[in-house]
Amino acid sequence: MTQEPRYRRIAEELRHAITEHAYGPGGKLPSEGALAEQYEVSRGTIRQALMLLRQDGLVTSRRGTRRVVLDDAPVQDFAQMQSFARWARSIGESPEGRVIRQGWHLPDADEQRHLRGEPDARVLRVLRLRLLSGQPAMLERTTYPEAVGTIVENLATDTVSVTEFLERAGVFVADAEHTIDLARADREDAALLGCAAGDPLLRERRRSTDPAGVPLEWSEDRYVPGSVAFVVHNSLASTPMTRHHMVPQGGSVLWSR
Amino acid sequence: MTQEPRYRRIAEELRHAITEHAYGPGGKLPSEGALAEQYEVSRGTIRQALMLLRQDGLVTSRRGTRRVVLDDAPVQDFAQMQSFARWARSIGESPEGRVIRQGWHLPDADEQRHLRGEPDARVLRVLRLRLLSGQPAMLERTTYPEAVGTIVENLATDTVSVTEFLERAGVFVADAEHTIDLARADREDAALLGCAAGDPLLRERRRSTDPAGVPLEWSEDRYVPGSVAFVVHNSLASTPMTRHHMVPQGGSVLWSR
DNA sequence: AAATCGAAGTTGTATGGCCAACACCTAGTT
DNA sequence: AACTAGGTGTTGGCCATACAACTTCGATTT
Repeated sequence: MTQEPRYRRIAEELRHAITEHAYGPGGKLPSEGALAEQYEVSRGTIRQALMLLRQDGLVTSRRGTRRVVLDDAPVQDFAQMQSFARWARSIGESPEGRVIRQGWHLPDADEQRHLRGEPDARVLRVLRLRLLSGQPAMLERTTYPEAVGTIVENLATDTVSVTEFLERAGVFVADAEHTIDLARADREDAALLGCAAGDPLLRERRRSTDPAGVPLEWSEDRYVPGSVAFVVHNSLASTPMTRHHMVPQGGSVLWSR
Repeated sequence: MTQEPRYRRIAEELRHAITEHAYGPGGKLPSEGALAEQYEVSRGTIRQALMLLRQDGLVTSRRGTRRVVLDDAPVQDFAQMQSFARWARSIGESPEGRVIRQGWHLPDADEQRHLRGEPDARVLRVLRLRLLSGQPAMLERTTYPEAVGTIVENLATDTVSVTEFLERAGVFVADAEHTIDLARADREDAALLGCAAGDPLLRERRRSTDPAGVPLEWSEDRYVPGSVAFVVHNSLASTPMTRHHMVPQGGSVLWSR
């Protein structure tokens, strides 16, 4: 009943120790060999654990020197990035959301390309409004391929987390590509988000696939500016992505957690 | 004189084979064992190579099945993401840029926090305008700590790539954190970018550190909307980030490369 | 005082092996 | 026809070892 592999649990312990400032910041981690002895595992397992921390931007790694603890990095795992609800809860918000409209359609060219569907396969389009602290924060236009749509369509309209529901149904997101740019609010955006038509919005387009590479959703999200920023951390080895909450305060901008 | 480790060179070969559609998309890669035989290395080395491809979103990996080739992913390495000039060249543009203003200052609170500097250490502030196809595309306000600033300050004002120069000087970026959100053009932005004051711009704030975790730069870049979008690919394993060029065309938007 | 050399410590690369977990197909059973 | 059980192929997790490449620091030499 161990479930989680050893190297992940070790990474978790080390991450905790680091965020509790047991070493740094700027401090040096024990050597791989020392950690291996301490945890009674081989050096390879320790290296796997440290690889995870390096990917999260928590520690450096250079040949010849011990690893150095970096300044507190925004640590959020993939699951949190993938799910708006999960992310919101992690920053202490109680997310809300409701379906504005949904229905089956024939896919347009965009949807066919991103969902790799046959032209005659139906897709489910869902328009969902997301709130933070009761305020409209994001509008989500998602298209699901038929297989996923049949699961999603019967959800209650105020379901907070579609992702978590899909996971319980055995649908797991393994891979996603996000494109971030700027868009202008159309009349519908304006009405639902409480801004004016033509106002600039932060747009995130997302395509998610399952572990086998099969497309699971194609979505265009529009965020009210000032409510959210995207944070990407990349090292030579790799890069987790996070969504950050902004708290306007007296003209300047602070970051929560 | 081999220089590059074996697993990297194998990854490079496999990447080539994949983008040449030797297997997919949707096709299955040979098994780790088969590849190990083919390249005459151990399975572990093959696994390291495949790890790189997985991180770039080129292939999946699931216990029990062979790896599957995903649809063409935007492949750009960290070096390209880090350098505007390098990125621009990779999409076939000839980047230009020039320094508008630069000078030594005492760091403000923000700069002290991000550059971890002592309050009395000087910092070099540089305002640089970047062009794509001769058009203003981005305005870059960068602050360098003293050590880096002394190298940068003597550059010709029309140097295309500061990053590449720094690399030749032995300064390497190993780690960066990007925050992407929306900003409004102030009067200076408007004058230099050729837009109106108050116009929305895509903002990227970036903090880069060297392999030891020492801050190398703190920058705020403002992009003219429609010229650039940010692409982040994340899998359960990790996430490279890329910058994408947008080509407006007849009201809709297409993607180059 | 400055430069050179060398030893110790540390991470990176690579090998080889073993078993567990999982996907997939087949043959057999119900 | 549907379901079950098992076998095979494949990737994930973990171990033990060896050497290479690099950093750091102290001692020696210049």
